[in-house]
Amino acid sequence: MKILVVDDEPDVVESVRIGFTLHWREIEVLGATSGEQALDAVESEHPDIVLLDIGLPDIDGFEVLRRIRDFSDVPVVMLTARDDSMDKVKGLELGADDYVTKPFNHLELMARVRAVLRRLSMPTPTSRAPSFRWLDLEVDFARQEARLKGERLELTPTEYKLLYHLVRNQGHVLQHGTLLAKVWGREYVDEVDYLRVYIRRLRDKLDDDPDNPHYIRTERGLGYRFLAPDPAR
Amino acid sequence: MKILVVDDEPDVVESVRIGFTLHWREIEVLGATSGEQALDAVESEHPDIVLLDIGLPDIDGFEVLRRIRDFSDVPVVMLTARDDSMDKVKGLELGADDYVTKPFNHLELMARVRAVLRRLSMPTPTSRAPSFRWLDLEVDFARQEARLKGERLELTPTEYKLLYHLVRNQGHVLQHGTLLAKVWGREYVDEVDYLRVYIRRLRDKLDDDPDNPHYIRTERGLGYRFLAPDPAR
DNA sequence: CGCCGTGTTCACGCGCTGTTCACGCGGCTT
DNA sequence: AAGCCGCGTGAACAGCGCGTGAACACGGCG
Repeated sequence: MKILVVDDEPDVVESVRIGFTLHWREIEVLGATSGEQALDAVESEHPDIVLLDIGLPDIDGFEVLRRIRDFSDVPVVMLTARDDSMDKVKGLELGADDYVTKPFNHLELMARVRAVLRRLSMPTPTSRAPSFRWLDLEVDFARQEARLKGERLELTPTEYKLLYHLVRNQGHVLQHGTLLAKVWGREYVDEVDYLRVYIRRLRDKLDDDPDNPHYIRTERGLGYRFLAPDPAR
Repeated sequence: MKILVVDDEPDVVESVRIGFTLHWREIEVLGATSGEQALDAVESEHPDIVLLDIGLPDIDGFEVLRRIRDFSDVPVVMLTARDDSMDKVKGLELGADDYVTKPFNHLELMARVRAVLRRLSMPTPTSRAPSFRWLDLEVDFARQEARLKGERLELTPTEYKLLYHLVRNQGHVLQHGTLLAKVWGREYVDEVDYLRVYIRRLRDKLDDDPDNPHYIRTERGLGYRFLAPDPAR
């Protein structure tokens, strides 16, 4: 288990580290004291969960969360000084998983962390295998595979990742930079070549015609969009 | 995090710079001592927030704010020597986000800045933007597309941007310069040709007759106005 | 050691889109 | 009434975004 604690006060990081290591064996506690550090750490260390303070020196905690969500689905628990319910709403809408007000005691914090991890690790055997269907395409998130007319598609890991993010944001434009960050990492934001090549390979395998697309539409000058049922009706 | 401080007194800029860099790591403080400099800096540097003095050598601070609002939604905190509530009203009506009277101490200033940033960090990224409907037209802000009678309109990015700003200000006249600044940037304020061409293309796609418009009305000598249901009746 | 799958890089060409310009009409000014 | 200005209209041009095809590097595996 690997936890990333983000707080501009090194003392907070230390105290969390001590608290966790005392009560939870086989845990690794990473620390970051700025937004940039946090983003780098999330990308390079792949922590299992992030505890994220809102008041950071460089980038606002909400912004950090938003940028994390550009390339990672790691669970995030927001930490904040005040019990501001507006903040809670903001955080949760941005994709936070829980919210803890400072000062907190470690037992409560650990309980929340465990709760979040438990909630997310639920294999969801009966509840919902969130596979996605649209026309002839079916994406099985649990198995990490896609089928076209029931036929399994042989996708490379990168191709699947690209399809996955497109599908998860169906109906919305994904801008070039966003897509590149999600699939290849934050430092690939300008490598538009990759997108051209991989979008093409995906369309080939999906049997999708760029001029009359059923799945992936090009948004010239912007990015790509996975088509969705018309919300107007 | 990038802050632009605008004040004709370089000392004020310096003192703010020192105050912020001491208490807030990973922050970049830009300075401007005139209104023109400020406008250029906002457009070229894209600061996260602007601290704007009212008394400037060339252009009045309120005027600077107005011009900034012609092409940018960057949060602005007004600085002023006097505690004049009229000024406050004026500033806020022009789109300022907060108001600090000089002399200020840095802790208060930083608190205000943080508050503004926190308050604004929510609305943009994931907020559920309501789609706009009027007659046969529907503009879906979240999906970045427009539909006419349920049929998707094929708009270029520029066309969409133009329509977007017109719709967002429905019922109000958008002057030529304002529209040009919002869509193309501040240095295009005099390129009225662009407007003529793009308004025409938009009207074509909207199936709108200039002589009997249902959507975009020409305000001769002024600009354009997106029609809105008359609230008077 | 050689083959194959995958990621990475590049060049080419078409069509879209932004940009520019000329013309004519209609209303307003003088 | 004449002329001017603002606007609509049509069209032409050029640059760029994107699709396309292909070649190469690299690592894993037989």
